[in-house]
Amino acid sequence: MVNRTIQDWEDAALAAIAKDGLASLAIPRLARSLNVTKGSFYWHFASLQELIDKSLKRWEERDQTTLDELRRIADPRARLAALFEEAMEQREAHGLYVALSSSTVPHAAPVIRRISNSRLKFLIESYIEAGLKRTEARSRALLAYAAYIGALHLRLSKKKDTDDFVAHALKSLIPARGRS
Amino acid sequence: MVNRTIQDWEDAALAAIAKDGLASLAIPRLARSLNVTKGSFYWHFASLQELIDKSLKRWEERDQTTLDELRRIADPRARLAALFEEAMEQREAHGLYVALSSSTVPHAAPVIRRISNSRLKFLIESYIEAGLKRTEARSRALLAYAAYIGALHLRLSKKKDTDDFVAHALKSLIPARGRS
DNA sequence: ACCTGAACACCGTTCAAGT
DNA sequence: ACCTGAACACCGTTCAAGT
Repeated sequence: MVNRTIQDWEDAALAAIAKDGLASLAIPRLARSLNVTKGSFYWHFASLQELIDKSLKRWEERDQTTLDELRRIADPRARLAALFEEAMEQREAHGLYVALSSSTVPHAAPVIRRISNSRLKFLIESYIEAGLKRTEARSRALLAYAAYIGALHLRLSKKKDTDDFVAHALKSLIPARGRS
Repeated sequence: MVNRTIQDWEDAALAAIAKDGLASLAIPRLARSLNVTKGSFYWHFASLQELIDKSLKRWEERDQTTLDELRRIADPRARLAALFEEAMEQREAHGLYVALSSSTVPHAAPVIRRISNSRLKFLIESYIEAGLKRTEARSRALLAYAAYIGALHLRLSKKKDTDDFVAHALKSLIPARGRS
């Protein structure tokens, strides 16, 4: 079998974190899943922390890509609706956010903060485009983002609850059609 | 010095989790902070898991007490406002929720679910008392609770953001005075 | 260039032995 | 009844040695 690459280790790490949480991230386990010994790990990375750092970076880039794709939607109301739907539908992909947001791993906090700020900015800009004043847009964005994070953590189990949540969020958090 | 009690170990564990996260919970560290050796731990508990279980139970009881106190507020709108304020003000005490809600520790999920259900029920009942229909009360409670959880995770750092958040949540998530 | 295998410190758990 | 101290398996990290 061909040798393992840095990306192989990162992918295995992100998959393990999203699936079983950060605590499950063990070098011997990762090594076994890649059919090498744990000693091999230290040729690619200086430490477990470095693996985590690089995996976090990769995750951050993926989030940027998602937002950039959503930004292609011209109508701000439709864009907000698409963001809310994405938040509810891609719940598996958001396992990473849930697993890392409360972690005390060094360097996780800044990444979480950057992703939060990036998504908040996305919301504020969309609300302003939709006709809200800056302060009102900011307040509503905070509320909407908190609801978004909270919904991820709630892992709404019943499909009906999820549908209710999205419907209600769309209604009460997306402004009425342009008042301009 | 007198011998350690089960409660001493539980208190030390909850404090450690709230302060540095679940990963920091190590028996030797706890033992040192209590001035005993780690071997002593196993006279009180069968395993680390049992310590966690008992600590979770204790935490759950504390949450019930908080809700019961809030229930003494007769006016549902004032009660909802008090809950939202408590969520924002007691952020330190909620470090436990943040630290545990995304954990994959066995037995943590059921406790989180019971606490969530308990708080959701509290919200739904308050909204119904405030004049909303059952389905509308349920949808709004879901949104409000998601915002509540999300706000905890966001750890809104700036005081102004927190104030904005509470003001806006109160305005958009608490129904207008009784329509009956 | 990439991997193995042995070594060491640390944590979870057990248990015989102390008081 | 409560605690100590040694023991063992497992993980993070290092490093000399292999190919």
